[in-house]
Order: sequence, then structure tokens, then C-alpha cells
Amino acid sequence: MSIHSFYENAPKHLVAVDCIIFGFEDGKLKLLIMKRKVDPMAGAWSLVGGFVQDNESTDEAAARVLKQTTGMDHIYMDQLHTYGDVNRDTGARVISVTYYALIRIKEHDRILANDHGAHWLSLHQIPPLIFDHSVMLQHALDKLRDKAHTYPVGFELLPEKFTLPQLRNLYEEIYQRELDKRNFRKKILAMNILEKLDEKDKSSSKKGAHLYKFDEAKYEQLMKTGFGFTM
Amino acid sequence: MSIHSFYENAPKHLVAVDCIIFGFEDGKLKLLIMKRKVDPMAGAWSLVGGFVQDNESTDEAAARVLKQTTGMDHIYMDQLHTYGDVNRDTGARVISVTYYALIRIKEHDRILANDHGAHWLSLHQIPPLIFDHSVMLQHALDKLRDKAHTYPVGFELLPEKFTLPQLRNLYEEIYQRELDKRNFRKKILAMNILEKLDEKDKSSSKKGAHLYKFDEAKYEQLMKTGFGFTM
DNA sequence: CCAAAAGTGTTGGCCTTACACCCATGA
DNA sequence: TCATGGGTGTAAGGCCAACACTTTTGG
Repeated sequence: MSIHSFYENAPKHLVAVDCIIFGFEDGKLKLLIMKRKVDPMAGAWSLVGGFVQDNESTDEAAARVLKQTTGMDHIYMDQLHTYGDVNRDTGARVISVTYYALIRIKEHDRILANDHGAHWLSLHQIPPLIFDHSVMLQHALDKLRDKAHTYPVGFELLPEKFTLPQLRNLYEEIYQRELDKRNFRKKILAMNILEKLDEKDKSSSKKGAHLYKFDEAKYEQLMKTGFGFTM
Repeated sequence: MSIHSFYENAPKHLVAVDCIIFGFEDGKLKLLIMKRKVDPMAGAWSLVGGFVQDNESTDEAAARVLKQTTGMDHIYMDQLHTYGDVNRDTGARVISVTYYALIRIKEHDRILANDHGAHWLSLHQIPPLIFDHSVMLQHALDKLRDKAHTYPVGFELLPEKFTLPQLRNLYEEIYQRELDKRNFRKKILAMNILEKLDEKDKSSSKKGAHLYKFDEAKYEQLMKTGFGFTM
């Protein structure tokens, strides 16, 4: 078979990227989803996605989609899984590559998101999603929990300065269970990746909680090696 | 935008599946790779792969490719990652979804494999592979090791009856380090998923080692819940 | 002065690891 | 009888989970 028939006889497919975009706000883990604009299922809730173009990699497509919706660059993203069932999209045969992203909600462009019909919803309030998007979300959650054991994912979701109770609250949201206050502090501080600031955040208590930020150098070092993070 | 322009304006892409096929034979972890038949890179070593057709899911495409090469059905397979760089295949823009498979080499169709130009090579003897296939292999190995912590992957690679030294040897190959004989037996037997047979295998020692096989019921039960398998 | 959240250490149990000798048998 | 790989138990240390009280301060 010649090179031409080898490649040219093969069928081509629409390829999409769909992003499961997590954020953290008001002590809740949230998801950015949007109202679909086109048929079939126009008006129904959907993950944020788009088609892969000829001149971009799938990773770049995901980053582009994210930027278009949130205005943000250089976001933490990871590829999750590719959904390839023939009839998963009722409009056409579309193979979808999913990514999850972790976003600091405060830093994103709320106006841009609204223009796209995108909204942050708390995980407990997520309506049914089109096609297999609910399954994608569930897999993303499983992966997020899994990833949190070996990677400091939580830090991507918090603002630059944060308190330990906030961080713990975030992990409690991710794992959907309570974490022991003392054990949590012990473990986090033992990693030695946090820098204690002189400021306190009194927004959630009278006593006030110390603010911390990441020690970038140690954090980068730890990222290279990975680490155990069993809660 | 109408439904037609939404789907029809989007570009289409060649989508391939590439399989990282692991087997275990003569105490070595092996990989099934083949000589590529078409240009570019005809004659070079390649993973086993093929294009996704219109009437099949990506999972089905991977299973088909595997069956065409080994004659085997109902193989343990898992999707790994999708490689979407624009220029990763020098012949055309191809998006590749990778799968890894665990095979009992003894049960596969060696003649069929040879007809396809496919060969089992020990991991240490793998030549450079085309395109990004070496990267795919490395990721598959990482994933296999990772998966082995939470899933009894080793059992998929052994014949129905096997000895504990064989099983340990397999895990040593996967982790590329020695495992303590006593601790290994303790842990495996504590899982209570093995059935001890009356037969012995004397092929590798004069004393002979007891043969075991899996207790299907308990094994299925354990597969549902997952389990820790730290070696 | 009281309510509400922040902060702080110790202990027991379990799990992991390290480690050495006897057994069975074919050659 | 000896060489080869198979099979067996125990003890120490590290890690994780459970647990309750004091501190601070705004209202």
C-alpha cells in the first residue's frame, strides 16, 4: 500500500476537547459549565468545549477553549480520557478528549464567562449535562481525588494568600469528608512548602487565621519528585 | 450558527489507536511491536496500531487491532492517553489514542503475529520506535507500575496455573527491583484470592513449587472494591 | 463575658520492612 | 550427598488516626 492510500483511505473524524473546569469559592468546590447554543440539545447544560483545529494540538485546543471562556492563560490542566463511542454525540460522530483544569475563580474574567453563557455552579447543584458529559464529570472527580494523593492540586485552586482552615476546607470538599484539624496541619506543614506570613485573615473568625503562601522554590522541587499526600 | 455549520465547518482528523501490548514469558516482561510496512519510516519498529473506522468506537478499534495481531479476544485493556501534537506523525496529522493490553503470551496466535511482522521483545531490548511511540511506551510503563498498586494487573499476564515465585518474578519485572520472598507471599496470600492446587511445577527447581490459580469469585469481589497492593 | 473559630501534642495500633534457616529432590 | 530453588516467622520502627483543651477577640 502506498503512503497515499495508507493515510488517504482512512476515515477522518471530528475531534473535540471538553474541559472539566474546577474552581473553589465560598468554601465550595465549583464547576464552570455553560448553556449549549446549538442543536441538538441547544439550551441544555454542557461542559465547556470546542473542536480541535488543524493547526493546533489537542492540548492547545483545550487551552484555547479555556482562554476563550475565562480569559486565563497558563492554567493547570491535565488530560483525562478520550471518549470515542460512535453515537455519544447525537449531532454527529465526535471523538472527545477531556481535560480538567483548576482555576482561581477570583482571577478569572467573569464578564467574558457570562458572555459565553458560562456559570460557576457548586458541585451539588450541577444539573444533568448533555451527552456523556455527566460521566466525564464523574471521572474527572475520581481523577481529581486520585491526583490529590500524589500531587498538591489544591494549591492551584486557592488565591495566593490563604489560611490553613481554607486549605483544609478545600481538601474536605475534594474528598467529601471531614479531615482532622491537627493531623492536617501536621502533614501540610511537615512538607515545608508553605511560607507563614505576618498577616492574619479575620474574615471568618474573631481570632483570625494566619495567612500562608507557597514557597515557590520548595514547591517546584516537590512537584518534580511527587509526594505522598494521603488524607 | 445552525447545526449544520456547527458540525460541518469543523475540521476532521485522522484518528489512530496504538497499543502497548505487554506479555510475560521466560521470566521477562515483553512487548509486542512490529515492523512498519508503509512510508514514512517503513521498516522501522512501531507499536501495533491502526486507524479508527467510522463504525467503531476507539475502544473497539483497539480491540480489533489487538485481535488482528494476536488472534485474541476479551483481553484486559485500558486507555492510556491521547497524543495530539500536530506534527507527531510525519506522514500526516494523526491524533493517536493509546491503550495498553496485558496478554498471556502462551495463548496468543504466534503465527498470526508473525504474519503481521510482530515480535515479542524483552523490555531491555526494545529498539527506538517511530514517531512518539517510545514516549508512549514509557508512559505505559509508568502507568502499569502505578496501576499495579491498586489493581492485580499481574494476574492478567500469567497462565491459568502459576507458582508464587513466578508471580513474584513478574512483579519484580514490573517494578524493576527485588521483592522480599516472605513479605511477598504474606501479602499475596493474605488477600485470599488464590487457590492452592495439589500440583507442583518442577520446571524450575528440584523441589518444585506449588501451583496456584485464582479464586474467581473472590477475585471479582476484590476487583470491584479495588485494593492496596504496595510492594 | 461569651460565642466562635484557630491553634496545639501525645498515644496506640497497624502496617511495612528487614532478616536466616530448613526442606525437598534430581542429578 | 550436594546444589538449587522453595518455603517459613518474628521483631522493630515508622506512619496514621484518634482524640480535648486553650487561645484570641469582636460583639
